[in-house]
Amino acid sequence: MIDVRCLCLGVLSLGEATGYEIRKRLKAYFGPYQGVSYGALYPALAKLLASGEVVSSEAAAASTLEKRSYKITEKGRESLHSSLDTARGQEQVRSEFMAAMFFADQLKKDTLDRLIDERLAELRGDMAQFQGFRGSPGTEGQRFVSRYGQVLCRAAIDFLQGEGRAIASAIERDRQG
Amino acid sequence: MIDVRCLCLGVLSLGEATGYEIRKRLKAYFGPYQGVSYGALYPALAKLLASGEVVSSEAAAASTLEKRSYKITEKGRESLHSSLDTARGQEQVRSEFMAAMFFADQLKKDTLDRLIDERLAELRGDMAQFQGFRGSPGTEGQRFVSRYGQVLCRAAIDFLQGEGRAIASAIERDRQG
DNA sequence: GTGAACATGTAAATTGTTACATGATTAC
DNA sequence: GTAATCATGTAACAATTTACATGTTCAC
Repeated sequence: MIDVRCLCLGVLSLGEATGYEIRKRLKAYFGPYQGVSYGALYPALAKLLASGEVVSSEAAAASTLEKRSYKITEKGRESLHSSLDTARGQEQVRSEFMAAMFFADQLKKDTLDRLIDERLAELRGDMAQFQGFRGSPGTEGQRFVSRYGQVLCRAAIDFLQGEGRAIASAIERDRQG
Repeated sequence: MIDVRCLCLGVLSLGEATGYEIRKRLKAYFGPYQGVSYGALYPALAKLLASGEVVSSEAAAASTLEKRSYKITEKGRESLHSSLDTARGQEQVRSEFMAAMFFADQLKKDTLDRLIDERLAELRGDMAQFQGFRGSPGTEGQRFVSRYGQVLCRAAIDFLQGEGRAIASAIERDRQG
């Protein structure tokens, strides 16, 4: 299973980073496909530290609010690989967009248009993000995710601009006719 | 915001149903894009009943374990429409697949192949589900979701079968070379 | 000097899943 | 009669988000 701890280990396997940087990198790597809030991130890092899967620059003492850089340990690397090996090819989607569009016939025209515009705006943003780290050297795995993300965004954008918009128009016509 | 309560109201806006049926219909309509467990569903229905947004066949008394059919009220319909009007064009994805593939270079060959196979199997299942209710009469909104789902599945399947598989092979070659 | 971005962390509240407990109905 | 599917619900548990509290560093 890939959980927050595993994601942290994954990011750290590519180089040391602070908690703040881990979050930023996750965003850059996965765009909308994996997000963590600080409320999930820091407790996860604390556990990893306690179990010896990572070490921190300001290890002992040096209480709170001190910038601390985390580094993965050999134990952490083993733990990461064992998590990765048990990972499943799953994807959980919770689409507010789809849920709302399903009831498109009960939607106001403004809302219908706004929903499609919002989705398109987000998709274009995601697209840019995935293209962004395509250039950097990176691993084949990174390239895979970047391309996969772009392909999915592209498909969604094309659909919404073409057929999707047409269906929205059809609903309009039905309502008036 | 589209939450469990709103989804229930949405399903009930198309006809009355039991809790069990609501869950099944959500699955049929949205495939993997919206799921609810009974532990979330029944408490939500209880709240809707208490607030008068739905009524149940065995309204009063008739304690537990009695089959009860839920029907949306006028108040429920208003509530649904106001929820739909404030819906955002968002999509939250939590992709274990992408997270694992990102670290593909650190993956065993078996795992890499398995991940892609699993993802393909799921996508084909989703595809079949979306195609399934395409035939039924349904609303334009239903048609939209069905088509959108199919387009996204198709894009993902094509990518994984072609370029995706190729990248996986490239990783193999790199490791040996 | 001031606003933006960097940086860490906690606690309450929300939310949902999983497992459990129970029983009816239908098809073989 | 028995297995599968239909059917309702609760309670413990897990996970995460949101809001809060605090402070630093850097560019303009």
